[in-house]
Amino acid sequence: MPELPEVETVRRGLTDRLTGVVVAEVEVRAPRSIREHAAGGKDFGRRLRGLQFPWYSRRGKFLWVPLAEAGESTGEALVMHLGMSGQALIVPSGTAAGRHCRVRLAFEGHPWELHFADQRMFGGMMINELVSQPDGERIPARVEHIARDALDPKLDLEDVVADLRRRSAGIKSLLLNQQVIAGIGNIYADEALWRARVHHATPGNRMSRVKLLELLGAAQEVMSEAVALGGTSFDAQYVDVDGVPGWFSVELNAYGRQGDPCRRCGRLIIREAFANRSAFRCPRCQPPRKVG
DNA sequence: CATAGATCCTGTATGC
DNA sequence: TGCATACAGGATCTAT
Repeated sequence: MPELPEVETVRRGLTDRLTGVVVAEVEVRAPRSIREHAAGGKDFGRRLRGLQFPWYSRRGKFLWVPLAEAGESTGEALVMHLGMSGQALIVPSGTAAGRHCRVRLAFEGHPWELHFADQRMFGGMMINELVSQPDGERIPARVEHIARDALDPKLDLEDVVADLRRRSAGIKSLLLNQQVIAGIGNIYADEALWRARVHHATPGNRMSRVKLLELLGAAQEVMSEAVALGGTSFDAQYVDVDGVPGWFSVELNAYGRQGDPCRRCGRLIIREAFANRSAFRCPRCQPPRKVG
């Protein structure tokens, strides 16, 4: 569910409210939510207890906090992915676990605790070693295969364009491919395509460099605007760390607007099947690419 | 290697 | 009301 702007909103909330805390207690209510930890939920908690959360990082939809002990990095991080329905909720200490609370973290001498809630359980947490990148950054090993973040200042748009122009897949599939550019999901892909007036099935290798730069610029623009509004809450699933929905849904031009008039030309937005989900577009502004 | 499709899971909305 | 079906913001594995 959450895409870059929603995960970034969560990251900022964690930074504001849970920087420097030391883990006191961990309760794993759903072992499935702990990924790649053969030793089990109890061991997961034991490994975290006493460790400090100095700051929060993100790449695409992956969020992590490096782990520290007495001010020194342990060389590992706690990695979190919200999947389709994950929530990182900061609640007063002692708050009863909600129906979908899968993991609970309490902190030493701190009046707030962190509840990881996840209805569909496609999300999860794991402890993962940090590895150095060529540019000097240290990121979790399980995030290494993810491309640079769409809003990372170090992102080289020309590199991304060159990659896109080498591929035959439809442009929306490519935008959603986190190994090409990280952070774009189904909502913001459709919004970027609407802004740049591009049909989702246009093969990457049939698009011009200029058009691709325009499309990537639109994606960055729409996600930046969404971050400023705390993300998109299309239904009750996405909320920030305080359980508050984001306001970007009122700004959506394509996603979820089937049957509503295009805000540019008035034609009705349509919904089409796309990769086990949906693609929304304006039939006039975003016509299929002509063959031949 | 690149791509398309199936799959993991729970909950809600819709239609008959 | 009951039941069946479709659909939901994602990542990953498999088959081709």
